[in-house]
Amino acid sequence: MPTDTDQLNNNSIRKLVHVSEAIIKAADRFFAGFGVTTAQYDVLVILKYSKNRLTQSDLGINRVVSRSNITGIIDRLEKTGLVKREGSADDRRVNHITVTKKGIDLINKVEDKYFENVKKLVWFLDEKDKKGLAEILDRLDRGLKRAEDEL
Amino acid sequence: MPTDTDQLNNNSIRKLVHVSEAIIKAADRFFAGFGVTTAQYDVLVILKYSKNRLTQSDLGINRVVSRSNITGIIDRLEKTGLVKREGSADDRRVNHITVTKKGIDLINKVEDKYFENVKKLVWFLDEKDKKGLAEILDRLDRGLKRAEDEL
DNA sequence: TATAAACTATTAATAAGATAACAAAAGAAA
DNA sequence: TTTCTTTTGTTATCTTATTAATAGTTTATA
Repeated sequence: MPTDTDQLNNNSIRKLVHVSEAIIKAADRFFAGFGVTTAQYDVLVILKYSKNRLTQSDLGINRVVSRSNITGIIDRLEKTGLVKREGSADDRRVNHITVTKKGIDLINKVEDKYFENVKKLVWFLDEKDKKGLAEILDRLDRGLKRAEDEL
Repeated sequence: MPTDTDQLNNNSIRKLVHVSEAIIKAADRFFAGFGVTTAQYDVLVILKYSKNRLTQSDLGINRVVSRSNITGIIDRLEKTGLVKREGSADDRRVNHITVTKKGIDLINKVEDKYFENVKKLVWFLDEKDKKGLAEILDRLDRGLKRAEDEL
C-alpha cells in the first residue's frame, strides 16, 4: 500500500505529465490550423535549420522516433508537397529529404505566431522560475536514467 | 524572426515536454511488462478507487479522453477479462464499467513496484524542489488557460 | 403528444508511436 | 571472393488519440 510520500511523489509526476499533455494538445490544435501535425512541423523545422542534407535515419535520431514511423511522416509530407524525397547516388539505400519552397513558406507563416503563443504560456514565469524549472527538469532526467539503469 | 528570449522560452517548454515524454515512455514500458498499456492501467485504477459506478463517459472525463477512445480501451480491457461492461437498466444508452477480480489482482501486483519506480525518479528532488515544481506547473497551467482564451 | 434538442456509445477516417519481420545495399571478415 | 553483419528504408500489426458521422435513448419544449 502506498505511503503519503508515495502519493506526493506520484502527484508531482502526474502534474508534470498533465501540464505537458495540455501543452502538447494545444500545440496539436495550433499546427492543425495550418494543415500540418506537430510531428510534421517538427520535421520541417529540423530540415530548414540543418546545415547538411538529412536522411530519414537522421530525422529519426533527431526526433527519437523509429525509422518505420519516419517513413509514414515523410510519406504524408511528400503527399502535401512540403518535402521532397530523393534517392542518394552514393548510397542507394538512402533517401535525402529536403524542404520545398512550399514548406519554407509554411514555416515563415507559422513561426512568429508560434513564438507569440509560447510567450503567453510562460508569461507567469520570471527568470528565476525558468532557471528553477530547468534545474528540476535536469534532476528528473538524471532520476530517469538512474531508474532505467536499475531496471 | 525569433528573438533570444523567444528561443529561451521555447527551450523551457521543449525541455518540459521532452522530460515528460521520457517519463511517459518509461511508464509505457513498465506497464507493458504486466500486459497492459498505460491508458488501460489508468482506467483500472480509476475504477478501483471510485466510490460509485462509472459509465464510459465518466471515464472519458476522468482521463480527459474522448468517448470514442474509451470505447476501444474498454473493448480491449474486456477482452482480457480485466473489466466488465454492463448495460444500465435505468438508462439504456449507458454502460456501467466495473473492474473484475482479475483486474484488482493486477493492480495489487503492480502498485508497489510502480511507487518504487516513482521514488527512483524523484530521488534527486528535495521537498523544496517538489514545492517549486508544483508552483511553476500551476503557473504554466494559468498561462495555458490564458493562451487558450486569447485564441 | 409530437417534435426538437441533448446525450451515450459506436464506427470510420487519419495520424502517430512501438515493435517485428523483411529486402536491398553496403561494409567487414573469413 | 564469398560469407556474415550492419544499416536503411518499407511494410504490417497493435494501441492510442482526434474528429466527424451515426443510431438509440432520454429530456425538454412547443
